[in-house]
Amino acid sequence: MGRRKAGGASRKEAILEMATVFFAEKGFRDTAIGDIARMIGVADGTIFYHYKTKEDLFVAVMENFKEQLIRETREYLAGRGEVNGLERIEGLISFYISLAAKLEQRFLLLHRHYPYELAEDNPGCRRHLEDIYDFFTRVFEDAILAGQRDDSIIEIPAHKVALILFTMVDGLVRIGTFRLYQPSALYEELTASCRRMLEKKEGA
Amino acid sequence: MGRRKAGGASRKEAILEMATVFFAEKGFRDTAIGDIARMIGVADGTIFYHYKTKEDLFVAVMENFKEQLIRETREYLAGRGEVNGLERIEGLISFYISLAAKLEQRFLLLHRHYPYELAEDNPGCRRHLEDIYDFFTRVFEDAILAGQRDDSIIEIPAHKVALILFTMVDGLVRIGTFRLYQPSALYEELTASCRRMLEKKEGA
DNA sequence: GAACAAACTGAGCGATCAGTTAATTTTTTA
DNA sequence: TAAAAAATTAACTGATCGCTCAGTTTGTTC
Repeated sequence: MGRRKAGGASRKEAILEMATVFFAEKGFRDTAIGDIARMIGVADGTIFYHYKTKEDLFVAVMENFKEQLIRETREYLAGRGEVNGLERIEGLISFYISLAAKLEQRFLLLHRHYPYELAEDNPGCRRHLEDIYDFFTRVFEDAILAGQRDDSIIEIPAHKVALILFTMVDGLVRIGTFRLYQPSALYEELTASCRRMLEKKEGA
Repeated sequence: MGRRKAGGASRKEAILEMATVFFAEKGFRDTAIGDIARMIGVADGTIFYHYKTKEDLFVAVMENFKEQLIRETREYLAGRGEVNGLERIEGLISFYISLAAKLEQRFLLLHRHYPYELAEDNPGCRRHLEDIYDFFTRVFEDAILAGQRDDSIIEIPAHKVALILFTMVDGLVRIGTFRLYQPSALYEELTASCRRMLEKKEGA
């Protein structure tokens, strides 16, 4: 059986966590397996015992991050009060921005280009990326459809507009990490813009 | 003076062009100076004669790309017909999408994360990135202000909305390169959404 | 306490690559 | 045309890094 450290976390979990930090912060190529190993006081070989290659380790990191994203979003959706579709959209945008702020470092995993390159010939990696995008697009789409049912949102192609909305908010978060401006400073105007884009006026 | 190749381009220009292709296609770290050199039939040392370091070469590539982006956009703006502000916005979105399609490979220079990391401690690189974002934001902003003067666009904070619009269209282009969907397939709905976001209704 | 399997180690191999150097060739200048 | 300057080359250096592997340690099962 595997040895357990004091904290209760297995070596394998510790490796995955530290790899997440390094891959997000420095990227795949600029992360040396030796750096990860030294940081958690483990031999290089230990990492290769648990993960066959550096690439496999990266894919495991992506899978773990995907699961975290979906879990946290599901928790938000579950704890959300009774509101109409348009308000759900506004809540989602606000939630995504705050999630990206909370997990700023880890979001680099999505905003670097490497994962998308790897996805081209690594089915596991592609799968995780598609899962993430499909999940968020569906969450936005569901809110639009609900809004069309409760008459808060106009008749538009729900899937396409969901894609546009998610792209917009994710793009804003991404460019926000470049420190060219604060994404939160645009938040007010962003929700106002989305409302104009979606809102159904009275007496339609 | 340097030897000239048949085409008339100097070695230095050839190096810059080939470096652009490699840095865009494979990224900074995964591009070996030796690859660039071999591709144009030049010794490694020749590259270091013209550009002191690999990083300097990269910054030169960014500068060159910046100039191309601004030049091509200025040409579009100059050749554009007389239209109102809202139509100018729609034209700009269409132009940006087609420019990104035409220069798909080179746009990776903007959509990779490395340049933004380098910008943190390389003033030259930061300068070029800021120039690019400032330029496009201003172009969108000018169109919004024009639209507010000719009553085609409602009263909104022009700079902030310009940032949102540019982020949205650039984000769409970026995610389009992941092959998860075709950005042109969203074009119709994108312009319709922007119109709803900006358009001033009759009789205000 | 013997036998076994899982977890772990770290030295070392082979390959890659940015940058250097010294010698050579080409071009410019006077 | 000869000296000076610029451009180019091939060979080399030193450092990095992914991965392997032969062997060791640890925990479990009879």
